[in-house]
Amino acid sequence: LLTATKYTDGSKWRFLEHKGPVFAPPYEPLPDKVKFYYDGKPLKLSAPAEEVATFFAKMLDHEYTTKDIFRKNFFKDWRKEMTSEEKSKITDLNKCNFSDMNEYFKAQSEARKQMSKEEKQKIKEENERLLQEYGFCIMDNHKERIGNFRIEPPGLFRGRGDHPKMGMLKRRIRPEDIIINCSKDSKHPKPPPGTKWKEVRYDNKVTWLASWTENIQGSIKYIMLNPSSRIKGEKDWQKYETARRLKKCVDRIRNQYRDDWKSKEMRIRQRAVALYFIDKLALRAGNEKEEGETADTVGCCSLRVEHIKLYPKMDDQEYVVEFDFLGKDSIRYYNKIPVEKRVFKNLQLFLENKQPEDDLFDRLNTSILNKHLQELMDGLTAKVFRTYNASITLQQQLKELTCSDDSIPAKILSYNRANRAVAILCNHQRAPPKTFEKSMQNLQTKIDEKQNQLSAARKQLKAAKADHKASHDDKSKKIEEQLMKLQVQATDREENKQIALGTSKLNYLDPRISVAWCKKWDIPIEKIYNKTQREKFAWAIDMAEKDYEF
DNA sequence: GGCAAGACTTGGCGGGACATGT
DNA sequence: ACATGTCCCGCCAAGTCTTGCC
Repeated sequence: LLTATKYTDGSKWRFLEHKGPVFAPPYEPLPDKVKFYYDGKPLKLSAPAEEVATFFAKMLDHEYTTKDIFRKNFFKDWRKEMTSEEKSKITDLNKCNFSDMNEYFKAQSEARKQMSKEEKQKIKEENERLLQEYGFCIMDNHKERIGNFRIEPPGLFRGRGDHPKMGMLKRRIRPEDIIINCSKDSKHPKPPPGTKWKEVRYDNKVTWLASWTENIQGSIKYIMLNPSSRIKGEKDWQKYETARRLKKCVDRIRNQYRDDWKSKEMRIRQRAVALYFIDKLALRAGNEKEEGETADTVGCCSLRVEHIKLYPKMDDQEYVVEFDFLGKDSIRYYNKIPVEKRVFKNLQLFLENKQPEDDLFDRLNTSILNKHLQELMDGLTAKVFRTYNASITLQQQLKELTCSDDSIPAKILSYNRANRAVAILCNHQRAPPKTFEKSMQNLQTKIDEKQNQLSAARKQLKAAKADHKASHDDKSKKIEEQLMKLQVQATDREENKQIALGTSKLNYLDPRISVAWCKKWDIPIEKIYNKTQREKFAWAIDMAEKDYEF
C-alpha cells in the first residue's frame, strides 16, 4: 500500500507555492432600459436584489423555475437581499415579471456568438493569460496544473433530481471566505487589493491549495491539482493496485460471504447479502444521508424495502430480485436478477414485518461493512469492488471480443463494446443526445452513398478487366474500407445511445489494461484516449507493456 | 464509539472549441 | 468561407471514506 507513497510520515509535499484562486467577476448592473416589472409596473431594484433577480431571469426557459420548491426557495433567499422597501413591495413571486431581463440576456448571448474573430481571439488570449498566471503551482520540484483555480460564481442552486434545496441562492465567495494552504517558505498568494484571506495555513498533510465553505449544504469546497499531477496520478495508481490485490483474494472473500448467508446472526447475514450485491451488481456502498438536505437517493446499505421486489418464479427463472431505486445523481437503477436460493430466503427474512420505507438492511451501515472488509484485506472498502469488477470485466471482454484479423476500426468497436459492458455494469447512463435521431439518419445517408460508390467502382472494374486495362481494384478496396468504417461507426453510436463511457474510462478501468491492449494490437493510443486522458494516464502509458495483466 | 467535519473521488450535462463537409 | 456536427472540457454536484472530536 505504501509503495507509491513518497513520504512515510503522511505528509503529501514539502514545498507548495501558488497564486491563489481567481474570483468571479463582480456584478455589473443592468442598463436602465432593461426593466423588471412587479404587478405590471416597472420597478428599479437595488443592485443586490437585482443581481439575484438576474439569476432567476436567466433560467426562465428551464422547467424547474416552475417548480414549487424552486420558486419557494428562490423567493425566500431573494427577499433576504432586498432593501426593506423592496421587501414590503415585493411579496408575491407570481407578480414578478422577468421576461424583459430574460430577453436581454438572450440577446447578450446571441451577441457573444456573433462576435468577430478578433474579439473572440482577444477573450481567448485573456483566458490563456489567466491560466498561465493562476492555473499552475509549484509542488515540490514540479510545476503542476491546478484543476479548478476559478471560484464558482454566485447563482441559484439547482442540484440533481428532486432536490429540496433547489432554487436557493448560492452566495458569492469573497477572499474573506478563503483559506489558503501553501508552504511557509513559499511566496504566498496575495489577496485582491483591499481584501484579506480568511486564513493562511501550512498543512502538508493535505493536498488542497485553497478551501471555503459553501452555503447550501455547508460543505467544504477545495481547489486541488489536475488529474495529470503527480499527487493525483500516484493515488490513482494506488487505487488500481488495491483492486489488483482484491483479485488475489476475491475467491476467498466470496466463499466467506456465501458461508455467512447461513450465519445464526442477523447482522452477519445482512452484511453478507449486501456484500454479495456490491460484488455482483457493482452497487455503491450507500452511506446514510440527512433527510431533507438532499435528494432521496440510496446505495446498497441504505436500500429500503420499497426498492426491491421478490419473485419466487418469473418466466423460466427462479428466485428473481427486482431492483428499482434512484442512485447517485438520481439516476435510476432498474434490474431483475436471479439469485441463489439462500439469498432469496434471507431477503424474505429481512423484509418480514417491515414497512416500505424501512431499511432493508436494518443491522448494517457502510461503517460496519467497511470495518469488516478491512479485516478481510488491508485497504479493502466497498468501492474497491466496483473498481475491481470494472477492470476485470474490461480485461475479460477485450480478450473475448478482439479478433486478430479485424481492421483497426473493428478492433476499436470491440474496445468500445468492452467499455460498454463495464458502463452497463456500473449503471453509467446518459440521456440520449438531443440530436441522436438526426445524426443517425445522417450517418445512414453517408452509408447509402458509399454503397452506391462501391457498386459503381465495381462495375467500372469489371469493364476495365474486360478491356484488359490496368486494374482499378485498389479503388474498390478503398471504398470498401470507408464503407466498413461508417458501418462500424453507426453500430457503435446506436449501441451507445443511452450509455456513458466516460466515467468508467476515467475512474474505474485500470488504464494499463487499455495501454497493453493498444500495444498488443498496434492500435495508436490516441484512438482510445484523447489528450486530457493521455495526460491523466501518463503513468500507465509509461509503465504498461503489451503483456500487462490486471 | 458515534457523529460531524474534512478530504478526496466519482458523476452527468451543456456550451463552446474544433473538425468536417459543402 | 461558412454551416453543421462532434467531442472535449469545465461546471458543479454528489458520492465514499477517513479523521477528529466529545
